[in-house]
Amino acid sequence: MLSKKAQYAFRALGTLVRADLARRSQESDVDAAASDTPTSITEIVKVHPMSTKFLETILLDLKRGGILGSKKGKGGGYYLMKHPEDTPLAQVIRILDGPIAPLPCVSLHFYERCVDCNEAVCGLNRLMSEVRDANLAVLEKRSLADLAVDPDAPVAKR
Amino acid sequence: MLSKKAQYAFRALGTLVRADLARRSQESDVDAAASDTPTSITEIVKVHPMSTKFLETILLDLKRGGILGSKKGKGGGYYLMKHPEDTPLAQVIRILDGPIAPLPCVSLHFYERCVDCNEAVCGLNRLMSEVRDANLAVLEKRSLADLAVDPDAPVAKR
DNA sequence: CTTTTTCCTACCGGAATAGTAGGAATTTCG
DNA sequence: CGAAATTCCTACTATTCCGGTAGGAAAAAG
Repeated sequence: MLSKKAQYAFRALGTLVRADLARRSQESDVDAAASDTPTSITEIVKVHPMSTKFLETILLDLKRGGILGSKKGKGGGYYLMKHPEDTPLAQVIRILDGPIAPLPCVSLHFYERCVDCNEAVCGLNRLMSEVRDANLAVLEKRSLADLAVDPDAPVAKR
Repeated sequence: MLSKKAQYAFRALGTLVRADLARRSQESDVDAAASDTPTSITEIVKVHPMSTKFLETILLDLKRGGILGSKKGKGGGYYLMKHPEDTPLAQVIRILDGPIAPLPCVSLHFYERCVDCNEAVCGLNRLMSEVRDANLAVLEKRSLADLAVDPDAPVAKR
């Protein structure tokens, strides 16, 4: 199960993605940088009611993880560092919840040897590797872009 | 990540499956029931070093979950209630760790409505359903039988 | 009637989760 | 410049969960 942190992160990222797409559709300024129109924590909380302070720590994590950039001071806030399609969901989960694999001994990014078990012949190891791969097939393919289904827009362009 | 409980459960189930297969290969008595040759906690701990008391609670859970049967008293112990192929790994995990789904709102067996979110249009809901399905594709297909790779037998029949 | 086993209830310490508090640093704008 | 708005940082806290322990009751075998 995803932690609250990860859940809130995905909600917040949803609105950041929408802001990103909105900015890109403004053809007026071709050189517009994401950092020109950041979204503040306050704005995000307005859309998704949650503890401001808690969201703060989450966005900081995402920043340290390289997913978000930020701008301080008045008019500041957070913005995506890359195109939404270029940040897979797996990356978000790893930053906030750690390993995706069901066992440390089959984790790609957080590997730890398991005691009392020969991995080469361990049946569980083999099966859980399968589970991990099934997960990653989805979580590495799906990206932030897939989060941004606009809930209030059955019709395009509102 | 699987809890220690689930990990220990799989180890213990591994030896119970081997015991089950060994019994079945004894053609001598066709009507031999699994309850005739149960495996005691003490025996399991001999194979997989762990806290006896802790394993006790785990096996009790598996019994209440319908996976194991037991026999009390001298010569007693635990045994599988069904053929190993008929107990999917998903069932074991649900008993010991609860939901397999990454979010309560996409869980089949432990569903809980999520607040502040319209499931019909929630992007995260849709994506996490995909993850759940990917997991279940493996965990419902794979069974206890797949655990019983004999670690010491590169050659068949020893 | 003793031994061996499962079964039951309760407890317990440490770690992780889900936050909270308070302020420092930076930027914008009047 | 100075005030307001924002991110950034460190530390603290309350509750829950995880992993495990303790002690004995109940049942079965011999």
